[in-house]
Amino acid sequence: MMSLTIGKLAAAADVKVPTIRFYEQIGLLPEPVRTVSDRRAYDPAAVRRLAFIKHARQLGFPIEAIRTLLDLADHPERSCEDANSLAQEQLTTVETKIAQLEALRSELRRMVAAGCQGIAGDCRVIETLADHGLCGRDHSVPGRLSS
Amino acid sequence: MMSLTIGKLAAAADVKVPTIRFYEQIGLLPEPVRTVSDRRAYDPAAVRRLAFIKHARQLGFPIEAIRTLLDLADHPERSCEDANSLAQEQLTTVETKIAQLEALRSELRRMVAAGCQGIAGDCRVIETLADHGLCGRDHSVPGRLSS
DNA sequence: CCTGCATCCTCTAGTCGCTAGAGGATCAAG
DNA sequence: CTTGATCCTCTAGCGACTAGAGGATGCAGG
Repeated sequence: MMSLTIGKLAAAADVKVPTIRFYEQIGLLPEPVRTVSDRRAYDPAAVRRLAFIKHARQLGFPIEAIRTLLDLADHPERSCEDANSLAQEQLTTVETKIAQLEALRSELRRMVAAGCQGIAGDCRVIETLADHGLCGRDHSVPGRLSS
Repeated sequence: MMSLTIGKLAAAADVKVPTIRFYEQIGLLPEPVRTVSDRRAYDPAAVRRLAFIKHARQLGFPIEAIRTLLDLADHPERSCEDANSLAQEQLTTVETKIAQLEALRSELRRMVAAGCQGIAGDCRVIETLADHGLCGRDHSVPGRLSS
């Protein structure tokens, strides 16, 4: 019965302690056994599950998608259709976001390049913000990438 | 005394009505005059101010930065140093984020390309998520772009 | 054995930038 | 005069945590 404290688990998966409690609360991680003094005692498998979650989060998958993905990982006999489509969806999301950010980047570059040293009244940054007509109109902020 | 209702203002700046009330609440927009029946009555200048805010938000500037930027726009005699550095900062943020997303994109592409038709047990998507060692280790999700 | 500090526990509230909805008043067109 | 759109305030919710209060426990050194 080699079990881990929440702190050890956190260190092992490089995740913060409160995050683990949070994942438990929302049902991504199962409730672990408790010691007599009510501390969480994890078995080593928890490290892999948590690492899975962490990796998926790093890739930007939303929690709900991760729930599905974990479920699939827990039931290897099911069809992996969902996993494929979630990955495809996430790829599309990321690609869209990159495109939008590239548009922002180019306008910001123009603003910064035109940067001024004087007073706000003559500032190109302020001016650009004040008049959208001054710039390529095709940017808009990406929706959040689930993070 | 050509004044606008909140709805007209919203339409004019292409922003939602509750968003305007929200901006007022946090002090980005000044409290407008009220009619006898307690409705907000905006003067046309409000459209420009709101458009300024909208544009800055589209570029990903956080509210606090916009506060500074608006302040500068209101006081054209001040130095625009802050505007320049905020823009530079924002550019850096966006560039960092693009780089991170590009790393995500390439891993997601690999996952999707290896996509499987079978059961979850053999699924490369699941497998990749389970074992971070299988992929280039250099991605991590961008912090939010104040979006 | 004792001290002291690290770690653990639960709970609540805060982050960011809105968005949604309840419950009600008012306006404008037909 | 009625109907439906718009307005008002207020509260709560989103996602994915993060921070902090206030207290209990565990562990290592002296």
